[in-house]
Amino acid sequence: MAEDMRDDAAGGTRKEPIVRRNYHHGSVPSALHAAARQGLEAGGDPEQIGLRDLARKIGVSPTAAYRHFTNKEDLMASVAAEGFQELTEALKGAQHGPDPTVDIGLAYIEFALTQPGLFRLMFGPLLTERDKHETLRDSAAEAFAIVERLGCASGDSDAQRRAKAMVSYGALHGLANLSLMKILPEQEARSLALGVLEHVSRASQTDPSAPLDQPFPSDVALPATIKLSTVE
Amino acid sequence: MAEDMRDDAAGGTRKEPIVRRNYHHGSVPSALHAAARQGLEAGGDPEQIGLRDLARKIGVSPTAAYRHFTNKEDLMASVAAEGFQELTEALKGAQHGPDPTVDIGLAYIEFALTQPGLFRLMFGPLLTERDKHETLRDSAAEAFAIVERLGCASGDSDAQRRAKAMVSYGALHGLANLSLMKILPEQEARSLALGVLEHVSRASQTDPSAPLDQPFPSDVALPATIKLSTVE
DNA sequence: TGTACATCAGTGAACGCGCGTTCACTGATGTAC
DNA sequence: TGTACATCAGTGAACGCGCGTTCACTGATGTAC
Repeated sequence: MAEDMRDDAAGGTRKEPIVRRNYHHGSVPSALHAAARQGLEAGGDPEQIGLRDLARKIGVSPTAAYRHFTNKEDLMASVAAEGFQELTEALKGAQHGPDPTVDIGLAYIEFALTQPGLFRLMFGPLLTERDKHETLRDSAAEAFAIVERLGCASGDSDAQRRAKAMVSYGALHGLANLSLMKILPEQEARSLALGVLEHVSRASQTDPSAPLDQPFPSDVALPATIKLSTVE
Repeated sequence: MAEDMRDDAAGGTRKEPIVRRNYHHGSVPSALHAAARQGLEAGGDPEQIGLRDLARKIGVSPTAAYRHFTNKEDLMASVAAEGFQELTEALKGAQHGPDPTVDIGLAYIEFALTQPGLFRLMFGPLLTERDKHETLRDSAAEAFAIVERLGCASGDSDAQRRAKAMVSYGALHGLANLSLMKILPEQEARSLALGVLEHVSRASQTDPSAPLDQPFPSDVALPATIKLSTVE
């Protein structure tokens, strides 16, 4: 390809080695998404990702982004929405065992641990203002609808189901976050989540509203060295 | 006070109504802290708070901040550290009842709900890199040391205690965050947290390692209308 | 099969902005004698 | 009690930067006839 050699005759001092693929890039939105997600997983702050920088990375002028997104917030919201769609797929796809609560819960934790940057974006300030972004709101709602099934048992009342789901979800979400903040090692977060999920699941599989007669998950597998308060 | 009138004689076009209190402000660090915390609680993004803006708000030149903090990150880290010190005090101060687990846990939730901006700063990116900020690291460790006492029972092994504490903490932290993200109403987060805490506490007060024979907290008080997935 | 033309998807220059930080400085404070 | 002087805590101007966004534009694409 002679792209790098273009307009040698022009003789202008070129500022940057522009490697524009084709005039019609053809996939600016998905390329921006990909670049954003790469930036997210490179660590650091989701808010710090810049539209100009993303455009630069995919070899396109900053203005090009505005053909496809109304502004930066819209772009990031659509990345987050994509994240929720993938989360939904992950949660749905995980339900192959006899115990949906455990399957869903572990899939949630795994999503958070394997895509921490995306996860942080999804649950960042954008989500709090999700009513401004239709597809983000909808895709988030779809994921939450699955989460609502945690610990669900047919004999429970709506309120009971809701409580079990939200307590389970709270624990999952909290453990995931503690791990992302390096307060818990990943393996410990997984173990504890499994313990909670099995605990809740057992409570639902027997007579749902009956007292629990199963041990509290205090004997889950732990890493060899327990570090208090801080993880290196 | 004639401060607003100063140098009328100079006749220069003043750009801003400078209301400098005294040349030696005397409390720049605490004033910056206060301004930062005000900004935090005004909602929005902790990262969006600017050093120049804080200086402006307390009527001091941006440079003045550098007499007291090495840079912006240091300033924000010290705000976060102050937050952890206050969290520690709150957790300590709450332990007046017979059930420290419940007291500590509810105090944690309350701290998060009443100071959401500060809470978000404390558990933001700064915390993940807390080894860079000595006092932040230390004050955070002090708070975590109290959190470690959640569900603690003398008969438990270290691993059991750790597991109970971290599961409780995960649930608390998760419920608090779900509420801050408007996925759970505040009252529901409080109710569910109380349920979890009592559940854990009962498990620890009887023979700690024995199976639970108490009902799972599925009957906690709920708001009249249960909204699935989203809170308006 | 060829041509006119509307539409689409990009360009590059420019805008104003506010930021974090550095610099040389100066007024105020406090201490030693 | 008064004076010299080091130190402290502020100033204001300037730096370079990268950002999000707007503008008028142009090359490429596809469709109607």
